[in-house]
Amino acid sequence: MLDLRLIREQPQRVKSALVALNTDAPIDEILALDTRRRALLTEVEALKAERNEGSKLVNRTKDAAARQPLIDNLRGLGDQIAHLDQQAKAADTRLAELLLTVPNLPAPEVPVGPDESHNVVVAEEGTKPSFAFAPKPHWELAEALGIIEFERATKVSGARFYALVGDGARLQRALIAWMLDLHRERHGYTEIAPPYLVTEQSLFGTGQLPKFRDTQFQTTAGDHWLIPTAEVPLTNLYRDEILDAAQLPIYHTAYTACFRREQFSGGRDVRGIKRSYQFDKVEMVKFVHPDESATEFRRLIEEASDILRLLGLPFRLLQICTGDLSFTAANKVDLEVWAAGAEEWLEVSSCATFLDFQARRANIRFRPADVGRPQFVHTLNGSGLALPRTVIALLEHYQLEDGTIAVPEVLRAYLGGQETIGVQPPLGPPRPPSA
RNA sequence: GGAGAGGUGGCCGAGCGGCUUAAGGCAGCUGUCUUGAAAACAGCCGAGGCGACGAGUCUCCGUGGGUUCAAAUCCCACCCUCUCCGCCA
Repeated sequence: MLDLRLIREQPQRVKSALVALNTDAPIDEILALDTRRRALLTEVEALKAERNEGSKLVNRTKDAAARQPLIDNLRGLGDQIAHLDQQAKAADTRLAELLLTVPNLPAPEVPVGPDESHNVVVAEEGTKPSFAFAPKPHWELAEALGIIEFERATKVSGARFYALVGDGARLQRALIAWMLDLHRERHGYTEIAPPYLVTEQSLFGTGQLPKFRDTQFQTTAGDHWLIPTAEVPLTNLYRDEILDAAQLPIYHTAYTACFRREQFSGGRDVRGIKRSYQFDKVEMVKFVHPDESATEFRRLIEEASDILRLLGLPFRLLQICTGDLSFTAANKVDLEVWAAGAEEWLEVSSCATFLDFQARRANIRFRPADVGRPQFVHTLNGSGLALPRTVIALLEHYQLEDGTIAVPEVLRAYLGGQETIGVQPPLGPPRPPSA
């Protein structure tokens, strides 16, 4: 949420930002409502002051006969106040609704561009592997090894689901444990195991609602929603709180499953595990002092990059342009890993700084050391990393000629020292004993 | 899900129609004292809106309605927490 004061005082700046974002928001309606609301408030508050004075006078007037006309007079005032209050509240409610639909403004350093074709590759690390054989895409490798089960998972849950099997499941679990340990030990994060079901209010807090209702899963019993990312429960952990300046920065990392209903991706990436309604992810979230958020943003990108460096996977950083910026982000850099089999770059992390946009929605503040008013914190988050695509890149990068997979050094301890992933025993009911 | 108790400022906790400008305490800040600190003492110390982040004024005691000239206080609904019971991984 933007500061209403900013919209009021610099409407042109906001409008031109919307042009750069290639989107629209009802700025003029907001300005009109704001003017109307303030006029109503001035009026009704004067009446309330009058009523408060009158009520005090009633209380001081002990004589019943003198008292009654005062009360009669105030009763009329009360009706006027109720009427104006109602109007002011209606304006206020509508204004708050509209304000929630205005996206964050892009940071000045974000390149202007209409869509994702104008994103900029700003760095590339690592070397793409060269194979002495024809490398395979992960779905072929996985099928041959028996580490991913597609058909049975579809039977269980429908399209866009899969199940990891045997060493496939263990590999993902190893990655999760290793990533969490890395963030905790090397990057100073506190690990959280948050709820996967959240209230609607939490989704408003981080900005998924009201705009992206269609891409969320909502429960039919009760009013819970499945989280699309751990960002939601982690950020809302401090909703409506005033933190001490000394508590900042706060770093949290969490592993969760994530649930996303991508309405318009039907038919895209149907093979493999690149896209599904449920996937696992390790997330990093930061709550920082506004003065530190630029530094923390760079650090966040480094922390996500560390994962890929240590796994030995080639990757690149993509600076997102204005037209491709998400609703809540002021700046965003994606990490893309090289999938050596399918030969494509896969987004495995999205690192974003929201400045005070989310904090304002979720009302997360801190008390500055120099005894001022509470201020909004800055929030940042990034994937560290999304599991399915990391698994894809790993399988394709470390595939050997015989179709088995070499386990990267850093993960071996998490797999009981195992150095390769080979063919798994077949799934299915036990064979009947041969007669 | 059932029964009971309760939700008050950063924290604890009183108040149960107008004397509340929400007592008192803790934490915090400032000052006195001290080489410094601690202790003691004195003062300050919730959030938000409107307004020029002035004067002033309004709102906020879980949330939303209602009664009243006037609501933290009375009424209704809901949410949450705790205790016990039921169910359950």
